Amino acid sequence: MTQISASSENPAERRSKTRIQKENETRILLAALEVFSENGFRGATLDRIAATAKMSKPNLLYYFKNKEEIHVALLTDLLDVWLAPLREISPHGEPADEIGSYIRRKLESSRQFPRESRLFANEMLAGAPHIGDFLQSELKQLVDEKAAIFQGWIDERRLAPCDPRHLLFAIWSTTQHYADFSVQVRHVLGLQPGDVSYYEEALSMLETLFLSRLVPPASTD
Amino acid sequence: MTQISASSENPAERRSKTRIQKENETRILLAALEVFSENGFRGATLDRIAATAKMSKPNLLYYFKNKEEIHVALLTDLLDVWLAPLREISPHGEPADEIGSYIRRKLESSRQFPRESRLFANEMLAGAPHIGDFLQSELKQLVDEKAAIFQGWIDERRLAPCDPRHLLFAIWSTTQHYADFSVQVRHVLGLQPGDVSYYEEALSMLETLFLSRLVPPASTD
DNA sequence: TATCATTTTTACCGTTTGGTCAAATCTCTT
DNA sequence: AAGAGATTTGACCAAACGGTAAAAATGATA
Repeated sequence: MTQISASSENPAERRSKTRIQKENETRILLAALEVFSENGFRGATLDRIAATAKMSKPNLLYYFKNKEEIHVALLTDLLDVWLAPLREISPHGEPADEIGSYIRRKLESSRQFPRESRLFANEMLAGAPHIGDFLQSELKQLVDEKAAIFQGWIDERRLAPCDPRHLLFAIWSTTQHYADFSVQVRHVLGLQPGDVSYYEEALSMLETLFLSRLVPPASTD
Repeated sequence: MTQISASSENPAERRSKTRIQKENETRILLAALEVFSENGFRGATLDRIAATAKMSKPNLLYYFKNKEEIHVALLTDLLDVWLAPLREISPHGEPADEIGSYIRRKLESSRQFPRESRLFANEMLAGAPHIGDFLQSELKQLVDEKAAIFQGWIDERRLAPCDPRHLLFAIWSTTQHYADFSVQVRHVLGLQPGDVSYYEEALSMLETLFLSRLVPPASTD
């Protein structure tokens, strides 16, 4: 009797994945992340992804039915990573602690997943054609929720009066900058291509900026 | 006797530009800015640029000899715009005034030239293949010069101890964010596609962040 | 080791892309 | 109005592109 297995010829729709399938999908997604994060969706080519994955193009298309499906798979994984640090913000901690550890989580995320960050940035620059819905619904909802926490702190005079959502923008931009513009950071600091030693200085700067005071009060001399 | 004029058949190399030439080059660069800033160099196509400029592709290539030349022309114009606000920082003013007006100039630049900002961001994400030299030489030099001013203020206790170059990174990222990630900003704030009314709130936030104090000192209750 | 499903490759297809060429048209000056 | 130069166009090209079909090779299992 023949083995009871998936009926579809598409490996993605089969019930359980084989060893080879798991390995190859990982290889493809890793290669695609490299290529998409550098050149964006339109600038990336299947030939380059296949070459990076050391695989023939038809073989690549055996695992993902087209270019878009690879991109969607990457973005889906990405969004969880992107939201995770934000979810952890708690209304019960001290403002300085909560904001401080959020900055540390976000900066750590930039250090660990710079290509994911650039993938996201590329999608934004292109006008968010694939994740517009996510931004409007899931992200907006979570931001509103966390902004309400900040607003509570402001009302209690534990945080300076400011627009909480813009405070989040400031944290996002400063932390993601170190991943998205790492070339610029390295060139300006005079570092070698692979060198990411600037992350410690970066954290120090951001803690000064967000948690302490940058410009002292004007003296009354 | 024939008119003494340019010998070359390439309009770009002629001595003086005709009316039509000036008009068309402007139209092309404007269209190219639109397309390159959305999709990056590799993601942009001459067909789309030509269509956006309402011009046939061969006609477009009559004014610029290839895709790269258009891109270079845009980047060259861009770099001046990009550096201008930084050049104005003076060692003679008050730290708060100098930093404050630099932030205002940078934010105004984001509002006025969002596509230029995205063009720059795309180039960074791609690894700065075309302007790596600029970053290493001109930009680095100017940053070193301005960082020395900041360091002077730090030594005089007029600015909190921090790495001046990272302070610049923080200003760049927060201000450019409003151009580069405007889609996200609008989606999160629930604004319409063309609406850029958030720039006033943005300035207010950045002034609080950089010039005032975000988190009050811990109370000693 | 025979069998069947899975995986990989080879050869290909139609379209898009960057770019060329020569002819046709337009514009400006005399 | 005519000539010269500037501009525009249509037809075209080779390479790169996203993707397909079918056969060949490999792997798992009985």
